[in-house]
Amino acid sequence: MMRKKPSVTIHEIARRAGVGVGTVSRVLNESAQVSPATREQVLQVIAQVGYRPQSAAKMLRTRKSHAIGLITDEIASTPYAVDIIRGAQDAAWAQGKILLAINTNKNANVLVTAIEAMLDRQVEGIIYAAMYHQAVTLPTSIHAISTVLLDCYVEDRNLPSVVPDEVTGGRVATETLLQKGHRRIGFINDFNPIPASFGRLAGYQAALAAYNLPFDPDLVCEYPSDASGGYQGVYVLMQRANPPSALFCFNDRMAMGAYDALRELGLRIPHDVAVIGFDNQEMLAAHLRPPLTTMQLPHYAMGEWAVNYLLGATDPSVQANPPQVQLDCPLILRASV
Amino acid sequence: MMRKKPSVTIHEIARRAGVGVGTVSRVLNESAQVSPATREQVLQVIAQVGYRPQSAAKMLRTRKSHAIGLITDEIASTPYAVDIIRGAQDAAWAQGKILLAINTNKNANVLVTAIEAMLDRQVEGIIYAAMYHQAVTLPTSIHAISTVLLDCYVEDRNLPSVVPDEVTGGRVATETLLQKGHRRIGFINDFNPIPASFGRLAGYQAALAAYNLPFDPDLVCEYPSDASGGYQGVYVLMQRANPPSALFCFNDRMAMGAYDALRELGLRIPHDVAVIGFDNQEMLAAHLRPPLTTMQLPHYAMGEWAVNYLLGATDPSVQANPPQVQLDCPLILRASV
DNA sequence: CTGTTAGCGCTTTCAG
DNA sequence: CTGAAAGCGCTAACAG
Repeated sequence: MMRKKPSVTIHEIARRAGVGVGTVSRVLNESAQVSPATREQVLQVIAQVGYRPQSAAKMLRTRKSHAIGLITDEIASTPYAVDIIRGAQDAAWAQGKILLAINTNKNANVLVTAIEAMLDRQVEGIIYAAMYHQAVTLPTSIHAISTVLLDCYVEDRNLPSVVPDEVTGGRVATETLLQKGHRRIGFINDFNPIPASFGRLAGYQAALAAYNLPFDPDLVCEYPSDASGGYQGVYVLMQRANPPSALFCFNDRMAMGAYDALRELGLRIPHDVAVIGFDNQEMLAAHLRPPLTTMQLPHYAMGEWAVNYLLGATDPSVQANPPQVQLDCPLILRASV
Repeated sequence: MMRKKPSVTIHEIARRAGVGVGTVSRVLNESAQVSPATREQVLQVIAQVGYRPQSAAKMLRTRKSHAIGLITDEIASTPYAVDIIRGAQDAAWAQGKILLAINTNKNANVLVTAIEAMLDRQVEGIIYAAMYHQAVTLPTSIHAISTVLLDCYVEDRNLPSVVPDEVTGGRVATETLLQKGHRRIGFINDFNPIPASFGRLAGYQAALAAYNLPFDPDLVCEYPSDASGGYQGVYVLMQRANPPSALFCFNDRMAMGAYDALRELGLRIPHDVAVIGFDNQEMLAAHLRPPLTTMQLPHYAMGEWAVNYLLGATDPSVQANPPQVQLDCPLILRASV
């Protein structure tokens, strides 16, 4: 049917065009050092033969792979990964780079091998992306190349990192409720001790403080961060002596469970109780009834930031103090508040 | 802080080990042609120096990239992409291959360039993945390399393809309801004329036929495949003269909307009306109340199949008639039926 | 402007 | 078993 192309080389092109290989290389690389005439001539032959440069050879010579590695700790069932990949992909493509992707499935050995594979392939940098904001520890081999941590960080902060600004996110979420006039705001938090739960709680408290409202521990509870957790949270919080008129849920899944409980309790959203989530899982948030107001996690932006940083940060002075960037979580206003 | 490693070559390690470069290469490639003594000797030096082979050079020599390209038409907000990537990734990794990922964002020019980029990089094959089952048309340059179409196909079927078995999926979904004793089963279909809507409807009808039940057009309706579509569908179907006792929804999002409408109508699931979805969007299906029974789309399996096919199908005779594979959609039993 | 030449780092005969 | 040598396809001086 179709034969494997005999792999035309630059020499063949040169021969056919009656020029030297150097010239061909020059037109290939858009070097201005070529007369329009020969240039056209060569281009002609190239098109005719359907020549394609072989990146391996070029790479060997120039030592530039034009590739950047993306290592994910796990591609969870959450849709977060796609946004990270999209962001990284778009930014990479815009700069003529290609993405090498490896998923470690949280296996430490795979991680080590993955780093080696990328080193061997001379990637121009590695992005190590976690599926939720957390501290990580990486093999030392990672230091052989410029790396940026996405949605994670190392305890000693000696690697550049980009994560969501959980505190501000929590504050904005709470303030959104405050601005609607709510003064008793419940917070159904994740019970896991992670940056997201700490940060959002801190933001919640900061918002209260900004409004000169006391922090009432009776208004916050902690559960597993899924629908059932949100469901339980509502029953607990709404049964307090002085129940909240608004609910800040740690994430959209919990908000989904909260919706169910609220409905069972005969409470309407947002009329009786306003609710705001976190994460903006489109699939969920936009389709709940009523559509859920929530905070968007900046996955796309983090992916973008990571490759741009990698491609720009060649300045060794920067490495002395790796940036620890926090990106904003935009408020997505819908009908639940 | 950390210097760029001077890039040790095979020559350097040959010198240090007091052997020829050929020997080093041989131990690197596990060639049996080396005496255990020298072998050990060389390995020692390699470990000591922290030598890493340079894949570009090896690639240039051997013409094997050990890479396979994954082109996605768009990484939608659906979580499907992650499963495809995971499946492909796991299969590739198992065979020592690495994934090159490019997302075209549905841009035809990007697609052409993407294919070229992968060709230049000598990938061993390309997977072109769509985000939902559909017919596609690809640039002819794709024929320069072995390709497999994932969740899509070309009209003339001259490229291998792997897609979900929509018909069987629709049939199993319907039979699941039939087996529960339901005899009037509503089908809320997607109003888009796509393989999924045609196939699932065909499956629905086949199941009815197998039970000797007449096909009643009054029992099927078509809407946009989101929550609001499912919501509308319920109102329409349940108001018919002889309403259904079970609902087969085109997808989980529609089922989610159906839940809301059913609840408004005071109908309990599955007691009053059973409902089954399609897609198994974990995030949704598992967390609805009650958890939704649904059919799983085989994204992971398709990703796996695609790379395994690519890595195995070098036989030119196969290319004469490219396989058009359909993978099963497993039934995910939960509490809604 | 353009041809020639010397490798990039690695594998693979080809002789020992 | 193991050196030596010849490139893989391309770029980057270096002379014209």
